[in-house]
Amino acid sequence: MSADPDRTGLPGRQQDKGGVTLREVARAANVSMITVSRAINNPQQVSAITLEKVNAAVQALGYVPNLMAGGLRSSRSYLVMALVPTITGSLFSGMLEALTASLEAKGYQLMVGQIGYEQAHEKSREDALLRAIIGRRPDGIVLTGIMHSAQGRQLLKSSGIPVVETWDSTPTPIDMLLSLSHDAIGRAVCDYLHDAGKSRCAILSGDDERAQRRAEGYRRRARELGLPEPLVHPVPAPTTHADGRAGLRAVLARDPSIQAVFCTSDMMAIGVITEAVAQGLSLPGQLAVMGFGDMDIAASMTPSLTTVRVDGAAIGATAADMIATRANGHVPAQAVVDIGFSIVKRDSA
Amino acid sequence: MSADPDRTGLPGRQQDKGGVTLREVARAANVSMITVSRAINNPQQVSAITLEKVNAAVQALGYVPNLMAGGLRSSRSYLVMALVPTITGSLFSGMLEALTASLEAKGYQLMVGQIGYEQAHEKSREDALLRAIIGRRPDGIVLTGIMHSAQGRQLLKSSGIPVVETWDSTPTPIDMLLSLSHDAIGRAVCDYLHDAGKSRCAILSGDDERAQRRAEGYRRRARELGLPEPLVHPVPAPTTHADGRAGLRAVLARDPSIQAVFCTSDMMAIGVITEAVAQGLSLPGQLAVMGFGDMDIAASMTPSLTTVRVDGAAIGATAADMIATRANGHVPAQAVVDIGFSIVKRDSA
DNA sequence: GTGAAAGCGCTAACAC
DNA sequence: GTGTTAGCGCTTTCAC
Repeated sequence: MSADPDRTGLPGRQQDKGGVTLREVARAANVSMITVSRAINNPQQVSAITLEKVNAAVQALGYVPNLMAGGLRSSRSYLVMALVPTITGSLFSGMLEALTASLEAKGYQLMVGQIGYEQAHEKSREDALLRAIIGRRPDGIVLTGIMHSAQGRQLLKSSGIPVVETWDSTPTPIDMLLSLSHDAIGRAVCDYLHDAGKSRCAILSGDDERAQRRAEGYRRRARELGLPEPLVHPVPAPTTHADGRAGLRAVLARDPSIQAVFCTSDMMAIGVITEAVAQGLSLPGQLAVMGFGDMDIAASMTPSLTTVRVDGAAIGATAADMIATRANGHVPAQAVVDIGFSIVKRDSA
Repeated sequence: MSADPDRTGLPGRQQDKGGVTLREVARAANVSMITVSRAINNPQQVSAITLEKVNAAVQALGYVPNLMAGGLRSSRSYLVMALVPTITGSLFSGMLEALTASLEAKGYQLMVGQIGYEQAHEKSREDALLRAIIGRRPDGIVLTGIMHSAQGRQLLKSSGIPVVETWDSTPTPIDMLLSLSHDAIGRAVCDYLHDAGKSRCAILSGDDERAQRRAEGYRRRARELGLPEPLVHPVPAPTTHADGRAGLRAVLARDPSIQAVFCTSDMMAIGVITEAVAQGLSLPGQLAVMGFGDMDIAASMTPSLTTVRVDGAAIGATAADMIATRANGHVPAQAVVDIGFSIVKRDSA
C-alpha cells in the first residue's frame, strides 16, 4: 500500500511538501496573495467577482491553508490546550465535551493532554509537558486543578497565555479560576449523612489531592459535630468498581458497625453497592452510600446512587468564554467564578 | 486580576508578544542563532563549553521554543491528530491513553478531536473539521472507523499526511488500517449464545454504523444456523445504562420468550442486567446478557458480564508506531493489521 | 564545531 | 477593493 494511492481525480498534484500554497492559488486566480488571504479570512473585504475567482481556484487546487504559518505571523493559534489527569474517567468528560463544543463555535480547536494523577512525583515530566504546550503558543490553557509547582506557575505566567485553573480553589490563581471547594463538599456530605442519622462512617478516598481534600473536609466537619472519627481507606487513583468492592470489605472488617460509606468517586460507590448487595445488606437502612461525580448510571441503577454533582459542562463553557474574551484582548467580567456543587438525593442514602 | 501578576523574580521580561526568541538567547550567549538551535535540538553537535553557555542563557531568559515557527520551517509538526466519535465513552479511552503514551515517548503530542456519531448527517461540519486538522499539518492522523465520504477521503489522501483508520475494516483504506470485523463479532456472539442453548434472542443496538454492523452480523449468522430472527431494538448512540433498562422492557413486551440479549455496548448490557434483576429474572438461566467493550466494571459486577473485548491499547500503540515509522520516511512492515477480538466468558451468559 | 544567508507560508502595515 | 513590502521565529543549506 503506497502513501497516496490515487492522486488522480484532482486537477494538479499537491504532494511535494506540505500541499498547495497561497502563492499557487493567487497565481491561478490572477490576484495577489493577500487578496486570497482576505477572501478566505475576511470575505466581506473582497468584491464578489474576485471572491468567486478565488473560491474557484481554491476548489480546483484543493487548497488547505497552513495554520502554522498563519499563526506564526498573526500570533493567533486558534488552539486551546486542556490538561486533565486522565481522559478515561467520566468525571472530566462533561467539561471536555462542553469545551470542545464552545470552542468550535468560536473558531478554536481543543487539544487534550493527559497529565496523570501523580503530579508531584514527576516534576520533570510535568515541566517537559508544559514546555511542549507553551511551545505551541496556544491562545489559552485550561488546567484541571491548581498548578502547585512554583516553576510551572512561573512558566505559565511569563508565557503571557491566558490560563484557567478549574475544579479546585486557591487564593492565588495563576490567572483565571473556576473555583470549587472540595473541603465544602466533604463537609456537606458529612452534614447530609448526619441529618440522615448516620454517624459511624467510612470514607473510600482516592489518593489524589482533591479527593483527599474532600475526605479531609468530611473529617473536620465530623469533629465539629462531635461525631466519631471517620474510617478513611485510601485507594490509588484512578479509583475503580473493584476498589469499591474491596474497600467495603476492608472497612467492614475493621469496623462492622459502619453505617455509611462516602466514596470519592461514583464508580467506587457503585462497587460498594454491588458488594453490599452481595453481602445481603439493605440500602440505605443498614448501609448508606454516597458517591461523587453523578455519572449517567447513578440515576438509573438500583438502588439509585445519592451523589455529589458538579456541573462540568458549565466549567467547560465558562472556561471557553473566558479564554475567548481574553484572546480578543478584553478582560473577563470576573476572573474568579465559583462553580459550586449540589447533592443529588436518591435511594442509596 | 491582571494578565501577568508577578513578572518579577525572572531576569528580563518576556511578555511583549509570544515570549523570548532564539535571537535573544543567541545574543545573551554570544553565539549565532543556529548554534542555539543546535544546542537545543542536537546537543551532540555542539561543544561542551558552548552548550553550557547556551543552557545558561536559556535558563536565565526562560526561553521556550516556538514550535509553530520550527514546524513551519522543518515541515515536522510533531503533532498527531486522533478523531473519535466521543471522548466520553470508555470504549476508545484505552486507545487514546495508549496513543498518548506511545507518542509522548517518541516526542509527539496528541490532539484529540470529537467528530460525533452522526457523520453522514453533517457533511459540512466534517469537512470543516478535516480542513482545520489538515491545516495544522500534523505528522499523522488516527481515524476511529472508516472515512466514507469521497470528499473527505480525497482531502486526506491529497494532504500526503499518514492516516491510520481503526476499529473497522474495508478493502480500500485511505492509507494504513488497523482492521476489526464487526460482522465477525456479531457472528461470534451468535455462535456463542447458540452454543449456550439460547435461540430466541434480542439485540439492543446503537444506531451508529459499527454497532449496526455487529447486529447485522448476528442476524446473518442466526439465519445460517436456522435460528429465529433476532429482535433488533435500535437506540440512539451513545447508548446508556437507562437505554439498557428501557430496552429490555421494550423487547420483553414484544416477545416475553426472549432468552438472551446482545447489547452493542457494555453500559447498555449493565442496564439490561439491572432491569432483569429488578424483574426477578435469573441470570443467565432465564436471561443471558452479553455486552461489547469490556469495561472495568464488567469483571467485578455481580453477575459479572460476558462481553466482547477489543484491545484498544494495542490499537493505540500500533497506530503510534505506524505513524512514527512513516513520519521518519520509512514504510511500515504492514499497512493493514488485523486487531481481532475475543469473547470474555463470565457469569451473565 | 560554528556561522551567514535564505526562506518555510502566511498576514500586518501601509500604500494606492 | 487591491497590492507591495516586510517579517513572524525558526531551520535548511552551504560555507568555513
